[in-house]
Amino acid sequence: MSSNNIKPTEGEMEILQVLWKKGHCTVREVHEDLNKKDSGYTTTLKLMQIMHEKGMVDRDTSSKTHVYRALINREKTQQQLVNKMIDNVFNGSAARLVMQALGNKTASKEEIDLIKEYLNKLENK
Amino acid sequence: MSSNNIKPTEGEMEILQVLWKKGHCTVREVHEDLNKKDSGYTTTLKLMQIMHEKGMVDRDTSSKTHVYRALINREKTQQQLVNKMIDNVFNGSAARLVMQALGNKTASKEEIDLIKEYLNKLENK
DNA sequence: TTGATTATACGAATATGTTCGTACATTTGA
DNA sequence: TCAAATGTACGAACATATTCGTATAATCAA
Repeated sequence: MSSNNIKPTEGEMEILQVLWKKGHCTVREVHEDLNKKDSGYTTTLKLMQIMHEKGMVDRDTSSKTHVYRALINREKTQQQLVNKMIDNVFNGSAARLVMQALGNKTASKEEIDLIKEYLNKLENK
Repeated sequence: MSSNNIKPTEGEMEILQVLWKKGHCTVREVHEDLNKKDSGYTTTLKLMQIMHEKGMVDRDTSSKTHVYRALINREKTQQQLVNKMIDNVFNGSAARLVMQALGNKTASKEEIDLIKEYLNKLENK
């Protein structure tokens, strides 16, 4: 229950994506990976500082340029957000969420096959 | 593009759930269905008034007690929120979201069967 | 009829998230 | 060396969501 009852905001999620992908990052690296033309460097910096206060990320301050890494777990965080959405948007039905996600243009043929495979594995337990 | 580029907040979603379920509701009905002990009647009222301003709901004010109904479409709204989550939380992969949702305790055997059926229907197109 | 109940309207307080300006320190390169 | 570039810290402005208090009107019941 300790480290992981955190609900990242939208901005925080974007940063976490980068950290999860790259492992270790400076603020500048994150900012450039996001390349948002609509917000400045200090905005990203501030967000990451806040994330540090919240315990979402750790940072190495031994050199001038600090190096950040995610402290919260990717899968746990995703699970938490999915659960919240199932509850809040789909009245508790995971199946409904899944179908909505699949009925969606972003679900390609390959993805659907992946899911079938996964379902079979689930059933063999 | 007109009526449906709206992102309901968490509180608004809770109210929409009730409206979608029941069709027509007074503020009191919604408030009691939610039965949140942590917030008062006027809070629900205010939220619904704001939703009206935003065009999410319509209301019949012909009698003293107004009767509300959802104006935005359930599936479209769900789709929008799911798409957003796929993007924001799962790096664009619907399959990942689906698996995360299924690996979850709330996905029962029956739900999984439902999904398989749905997948088969999807493939026969 | 008239006091209690129930409703809406609305302003304001509070909380949270996002954005930026600016001060100041460190590093770099001409 | 010393000016430019790059970095952090931090306060403040701004936006949005949530919550409640209170005024006021309508309805109900004894």
